[in-house]
Formats: sequence, C-alpha cells, structure tokens
Amino acid sequence: MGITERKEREKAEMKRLIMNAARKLFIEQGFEKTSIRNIADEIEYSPGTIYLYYKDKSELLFDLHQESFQKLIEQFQRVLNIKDPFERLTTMGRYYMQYGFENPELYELMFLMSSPIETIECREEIWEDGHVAFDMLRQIVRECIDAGYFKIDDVEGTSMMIWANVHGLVTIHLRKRTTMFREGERIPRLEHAYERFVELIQGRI
Amino acid sequence: MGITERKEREKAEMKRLIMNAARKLFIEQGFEKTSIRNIADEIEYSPGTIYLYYKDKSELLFDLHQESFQKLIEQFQRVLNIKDPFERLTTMGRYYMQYGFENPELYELMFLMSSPIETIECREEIWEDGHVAFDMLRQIVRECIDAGYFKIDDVEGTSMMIWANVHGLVTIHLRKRTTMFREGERIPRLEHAYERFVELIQGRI
DNA sequence: AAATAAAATGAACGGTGTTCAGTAAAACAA
DNA sequence: TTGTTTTACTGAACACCGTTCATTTTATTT
Repeated sequence: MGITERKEREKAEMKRLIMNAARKLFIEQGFEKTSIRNIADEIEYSPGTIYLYYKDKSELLFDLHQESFQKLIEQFQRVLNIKDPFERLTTMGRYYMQYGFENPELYELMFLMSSPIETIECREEIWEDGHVAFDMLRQIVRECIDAGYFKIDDVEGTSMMIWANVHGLVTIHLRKRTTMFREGERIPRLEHAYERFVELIQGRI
Repeated sequence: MGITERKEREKAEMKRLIMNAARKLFIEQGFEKTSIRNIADEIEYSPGTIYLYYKDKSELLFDLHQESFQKLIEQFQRVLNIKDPFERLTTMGRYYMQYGFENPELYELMFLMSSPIETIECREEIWEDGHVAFDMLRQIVRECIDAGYFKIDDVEGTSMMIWANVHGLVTIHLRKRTTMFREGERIPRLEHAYERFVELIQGRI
C-alpha cells in the first residue's frame, strides 16, 4: 500500500533525523554532556517523541555503535588490496589507530563504553561487529603465519596480542594518560611506539 | 591546642569514614550506580555533610584514584627483588594485569575514567601517580637495554609499547570485548596473549 | 463526516550532584 | 554559668537526567 510504504519511509527518515542529531551532539560535546532532551531540542521535537522510534538511549547508542563499526570495517577493507600480508597487517594497525585518533567519541562507544555490550547481553545476541573486525585481523595473521612471517603457529594468541597493542595505544591517548609527554608529542609518541611494535613483530614470531 | 588537634583528628576520621563507604559501594555496585546519597546513607549522614569534607564527587574519586595507585605501586615494588631485569619486567607486567583483573573498578578509575585527569587539569597539577608508575617501567626497560636484552636503545618507545600491550589486554577484558572466546577461557586467553608478547620481546629488541 | 489510529506533546516521576537556609551542638568569652 | 559565636549537620530546593504517560493533534479509515 502506498500509504504503508510512505509511513515506513517516514519512520526511517525520522530515525535518521534523530540519529544524525545524536551523532552530531555526541561528537561535539561527548556522551556525558548529551541528553535525550538536547537531542530533542536539536530536531525540534519533544523528548517523548524519541521513545516512539528508539526503545531507550541505549538503543540509540547501539545503533551508532554499529554504524561506527561499519565505518571502521570499510577502512579495513582498503588494506585488502595490499598483497604482502605483513604489510597488510601493519597498515591495518595504522588505520585502526588513525580511526581512534580521528574519531575519539566513536571509538569510545565501540570499545570503551559498557552500554553497547549490555544491550547485546539483554538481547542475548553476540557482538557481531567486534567479531567481524577481529576475524579480519585473524585472517591476516593466518596469512602472515602461512607466509612464514610468524614462526609460532598461534593465530588466536598473536591476534589478541596485536589488537591489545593498538587498542592500548589508542585508549591511553583518548583517556589522556599521555601527560608524561609534551603536548605536541603525544600522538607522535604513540605512533612511534606502534612502529616499535611493528619492528618487534617483524623480527621474531 | 588539644581541642584543635582533636578536631583535626576527627576531620581526618570523617574523611576516612566517607572514603571507606565510597570505596565499598564503588567496588560492590560500580561507579555509575553509586550516588552521593547512597554513600551518605551508608554512613548514616545527610548528603550535604559529604560536601563539608570533599569539594565534590570528583574530589572523592580523585582521592580513591591516588589510593589505588599506591596499591599498584606497592605491587610493583615487590618485583624490585628480582635480579634479572627482563624477569623483573615481565613479572611486573603480570602483576599489572593481575591488579586489573582483580580490581576492575579501581583499574577503571585509574586508567579509564576521565574525572581524575579533569581534576588534575583543574588544579593545574601533573598526573604524579601515572608518571611514577611509568617511570618505574622506564627504569626497568633501561636496565634491560643495558643488559643487552633489547637491541634498540629506545626507552620511551619501548616502555610505551609495553604498557600499551598490558593496558590493552586489561581494558579489553574489563569492557567485555572478549566475547569471541568462550566464557571460561577469556582471562586465560589474555594471559596467553601476554605470554606471547613476552616471547616476542624476548627475541628481538 | 464521524470514528479510529498514529504521532506528538510536555509534565510527572524517581533519580542525580550540589547548594543553602535553618537547626543543633561545640567552643569561646565574659 | 550564661550568652555569644562558630562549626557541624540536616534535608529540602534547585536544575538537571532518562523514561513514562495522560492528553491533544493529526492522519487514516470507514
């Protein structure tokens, strides 16, 4: 029915309107300073309206979490053109860190905020987004092992170690635990630490 | 004057009473679920009383942040008995991760929560606690380099890389981003990834 | 045109951190 | 000992939060 289709289109547009406003405010002023009322003001509706389209604030955050993962995975897909698996691996790491540095609020939502995982637990689902991204890493690590770059045949342990490293660097930065370095040096120091790590894995495993 | 001394002692005791209650509730139910009113109920005072002893909730969190760092550094000091610097380094890493796994709320306060760093910024001070801990790591890395364990003479880059790795592992766990592994396996997998990292740094730098 | 359904409103609810006017208790001075 | 001053404490008020809901407005159906 034309009316039914139009209403569904309007519902999707309304959700997009809400999400766009939410994302904008989350990015501009952070999650803690962004309320449902702020988002409602931004789109010139009442706070109650938002609950017609999203179950609660957590669901809004979860949808943005998924969208953010899609963007990260799109970045990751750009490395698939690189033939050498080790080069692919280390470039993926740089893209990961760059994504975190350039999108601090989204990175927090993806990897540091409890809400999205709680949403998944409530729905008794799995963290598809995180698993997909981790699988991409695992796949490349497997190819590195097969190509003889890593001597120990341990995809899981190696993948987790590699992820932990870049995740640690990004998180230290986002939570401002780099004050032992001068202000202009902080991201370069972290990037340098990553290159140190690249040298490390290049030589031994 | 005896009265002045007694009043100062009572003030310190009152702060301890508040802090003990706060710590207990923060650990039992988490920071987000612990309010000033809850803490006041726990010590059977009114909420307003807490503001006679602490400027605000952030100051309370900051004091607990400092206390938590003292405990971590006490753990670190236990490794100073180990003669071999590489053994000392890797044991320190295990203690760090153990501290994080066993004290998730305190670890969050120390390394993931923004409030303590914001408090320091307001006071125009430096993150003494974090710097002291990082200096201990740097010291041991220097000794590893001097002993020939690491070939590249780069204390800063190596230290930051090492810290990022253990911090990444702990944070991935605390924020429940290990659901790609089965429930009983998660900490063992992270510990395994750390041992993988130990093998890695043992061989190359 | 009337009845029904859907969308939207904005105040209410129960909570938060923090402040403050008023009260009670302790300390000080006469 | 009494009156005054200072300090400690109370608990409601304030402005905010996420979410719900009684009511109104608008759109759809009959």
